[in-house]
Amino acid sequence: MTERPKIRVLLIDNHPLVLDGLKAVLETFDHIEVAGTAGLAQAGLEIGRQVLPQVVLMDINMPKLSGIDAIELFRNELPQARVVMLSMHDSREYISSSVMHGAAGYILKDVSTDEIVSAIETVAGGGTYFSSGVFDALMGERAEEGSDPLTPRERDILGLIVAGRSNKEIAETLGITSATAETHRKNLKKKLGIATTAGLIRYALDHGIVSKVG
Amino acid sequence: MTERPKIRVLLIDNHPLVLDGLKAVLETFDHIEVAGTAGLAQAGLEIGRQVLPQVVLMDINMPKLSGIDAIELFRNELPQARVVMLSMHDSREYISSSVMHGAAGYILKDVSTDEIVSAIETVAGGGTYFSSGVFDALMGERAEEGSDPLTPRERDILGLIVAGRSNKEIAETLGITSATAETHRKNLKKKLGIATTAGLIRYALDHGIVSKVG
DNA sequence: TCGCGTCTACCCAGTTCTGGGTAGGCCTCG
DNA sequence: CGAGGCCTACCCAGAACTGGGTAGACGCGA
Repeated sequence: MTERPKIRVLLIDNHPLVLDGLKAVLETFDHIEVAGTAGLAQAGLEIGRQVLPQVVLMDINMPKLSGIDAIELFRNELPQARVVMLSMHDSREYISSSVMHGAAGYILKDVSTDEIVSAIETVAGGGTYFSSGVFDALMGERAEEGSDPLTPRERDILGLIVAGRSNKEIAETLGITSATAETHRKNLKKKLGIATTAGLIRYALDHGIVSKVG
Repeated sequence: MTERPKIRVLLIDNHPLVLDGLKAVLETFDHIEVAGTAGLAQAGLEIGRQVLPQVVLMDINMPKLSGIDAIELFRNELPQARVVMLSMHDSREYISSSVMHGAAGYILKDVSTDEIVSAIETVAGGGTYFSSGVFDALMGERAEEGSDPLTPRERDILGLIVAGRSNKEIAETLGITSATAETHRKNLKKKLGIATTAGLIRYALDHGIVSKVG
């Protein structure tokens, strides 16, 4: 790799600790320049217009304007900038949302500094970067298309979850113990990469698992 | 009211305690005859075919086949029978579901015996009976049509609930405390007569509160 | 027959939600 | 100015969910 200008990076995260830490770490690398930092997506956009970063490292969870929504704004206003999402969560939902909104990368906050640097280098070079667990989630999603991977019993449980039943009610309805209902619920979440009940419900509605309560 | 045959009532409830208690109480009334009892909706249908009840008093929460789903079966197979739902819950969802499926009444399990007897008499006479809180819920629903009654802030919270955020995450996102997020969530449920997160999500999707996460 | 998937069931500790409250500050409308 | 709605925030105790496990029973297919 020939000597060339530093990679200009804009950091956006509403946790000052993360922001400062990241900045300090990244600045130990000669080929990376932290061109600006912001605590909110809107502020990040403002600063971005001034500093014209090549890479935007943005937290996915932020007050007012979520990182995911902000991706599109960045792509509209700063088309040369490539956006990498930073997230605590490896939920498939966040990941695929990010990708569909145009993120060039998605890395988990618990990865090593080296990996973050790699991500910055890669996306600055026009590539995309996804940390390992993230890649798995995307692969899983692709495999999922066409047929959903749920067992019949899991579909039963999912249907009842959508109907708003608690584990206990599900257990009663199906004639099993609530412990088993819990296990099924856990397996559903694990299998689908969805952490929340809300996500399960949307998954079910999207995939026609449930006919809709009438 | 002239002397006439007893009102034939079929009781369906998967809690033997409720079933027996109800039976014992109802049989102290001369003009009511408990023609049969069942612990499951299917069994209730079987027995119903034999005893031809005028009134079916059915629990709304039952294993295998929910009371709500069973209403239609009764209306198809035993059109002369009028179905009254018995429920622990005054949730608007249950109530309107019941009504839409053709229930002739909806009473809460915590009402007095007299009220249950009144309900039986009323529906046997061709009327409909809804216990007080239930009626409120239906009225509320009617008023709700056309415009939803949520404040802007409540819509914010609802949107985030649909996105699967916890109270804590909602609080972070909106820059409020989780206690406040909880309050909003509680108010939403109370206002909409929806007890579960699942119900809130379906409400939001139905009413276009949220654009859908993409 | 062995392995694998499925369904069932339980353990634990920690976190979150639930469903009752109360209450102060702000703004708007009459 | 007073009432009422809205947003905020907190109290509490009990219920429910979460996310790690492990494990037995059953059936199906290699």
